Amino acid sequence: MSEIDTNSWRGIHLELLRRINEREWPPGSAVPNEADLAAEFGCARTTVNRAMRELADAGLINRRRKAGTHVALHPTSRVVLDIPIIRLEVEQRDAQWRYGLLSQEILAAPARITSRLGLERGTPMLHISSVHFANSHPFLHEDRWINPTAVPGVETVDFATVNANEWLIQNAPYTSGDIAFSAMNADKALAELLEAPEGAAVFVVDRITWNKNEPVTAVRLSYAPGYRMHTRL
Amino acid sequence: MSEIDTNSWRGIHLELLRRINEREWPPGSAVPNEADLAAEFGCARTTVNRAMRELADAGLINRRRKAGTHVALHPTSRVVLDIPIIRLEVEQRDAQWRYGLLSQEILAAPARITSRLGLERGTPMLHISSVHFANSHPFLHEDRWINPTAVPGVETVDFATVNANEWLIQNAPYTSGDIAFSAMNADKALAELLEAPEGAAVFVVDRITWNKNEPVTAVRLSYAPGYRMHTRL
DNA sequence: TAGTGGTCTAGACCACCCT
DNA sequence: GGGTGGTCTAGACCACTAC
Repeated sequence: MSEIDTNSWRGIHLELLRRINEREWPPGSAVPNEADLAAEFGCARTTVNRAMRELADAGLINRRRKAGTHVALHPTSRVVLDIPIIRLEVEQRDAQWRYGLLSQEILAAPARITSRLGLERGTPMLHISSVHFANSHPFLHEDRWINPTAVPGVETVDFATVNANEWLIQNAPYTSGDIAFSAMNADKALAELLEAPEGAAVFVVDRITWNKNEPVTAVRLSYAPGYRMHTRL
Repeated sequence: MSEIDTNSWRGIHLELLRRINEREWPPGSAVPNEADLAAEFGCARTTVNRAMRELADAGLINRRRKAGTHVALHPTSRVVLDIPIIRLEVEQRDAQWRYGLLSQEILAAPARITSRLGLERGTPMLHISSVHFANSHPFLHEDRWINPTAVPGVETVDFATVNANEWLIQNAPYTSGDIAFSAMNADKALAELLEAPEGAAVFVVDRITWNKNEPVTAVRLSYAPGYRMHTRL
């Protein structure tokens, strides 16, 4: 009915979205095949395919050859989080970023790190502890372990002048990774670093990256209380 | 050199990824244009376009007409989170799911809700408080406000037998939304509900959805301590 | 203004997999 | 076996925007 519908890829995408949202095609029901839709819209099948692929990527429909396309029964919402460099994250909040190195040394890595990375227990690794500030207030604590084998030359970097977060992104590519978000009570040491009361709820990001099955780095970011990670659906 | 490289869309995607990862094309550098790459790979420009679009979606390259394609300077890692129905989330952990309704009543919504939804202060809304259990242990507390105007018939639903999380997904479509993750200390009431000590760090998801600019629901999910939200990079 | 990516087409072949 | 989605092609026009 609506004449606003151009026969562009985006137009078709919106129209299909509408039919799903308004239960014209209820959850679980079959969607016409690409050829039929192309005929209905008077466009090439490729165009319909593009629109449908977008819906499939968003988890709204399921597609299988021969079985056809069906509206998802439980449309799990798919959220995309952009995790920028910490400096940019601070600056995006219109705050001034500052960085302070607490320690940088080669240590035998504790078991909780080596086991998750699949390294020998006690493997020597570069440990870096630092704090990022926003307008002179602690923003987060960065606790990082780097596998020197995977990042040649890292031992010679002075992480007092360059922050590890940024240096690694520029110099240590990764092919896969693993990320987890959780909440923790700040222990005494962390509370002091974040200038927060002991026991305060802290938003924690744990992240591990590999480069072709070789572990690169494991990092824990502990955000100062009040931090919110936000995005659109 | 590697002969594994078919001239499929995926093959090209991998090859471009390799050139970026191995700094053959360093951060900030210009990438050849689609026509040239198509000539190099001996394929249609469309195929190159598909591969490049994938890289752009992942945030690894930036593309602008006329300016061309460049390797991203600060490859912000893009994380995709699938947020399923709570029942499924519990069952995926091989736990038995159970649900308990605490209260369901029409109330004048507090300002912190109405202001975020863009509703008049004191608008009557349906408030639902409930707990989801995993193996008889509290899994999360669901604190939800529903705009009855946007969801006709919601007043007549008995949310003791159907849980709001699932019912809404099936019956209240949304076109856009807003989601935030944070950490909070459990107050006394929440701590009791979650069978956790007062002050325990709790992982919190705040979520608001709209249907064509009409607010549908605002919900806060407070997970029992120890919860981790996990995904791959 | 001209180079570049964005998109559409009509046709084709194929992989997958339900029946 | 056959229907369906996945993908590739060669060509075309256009929108955007750096220059």
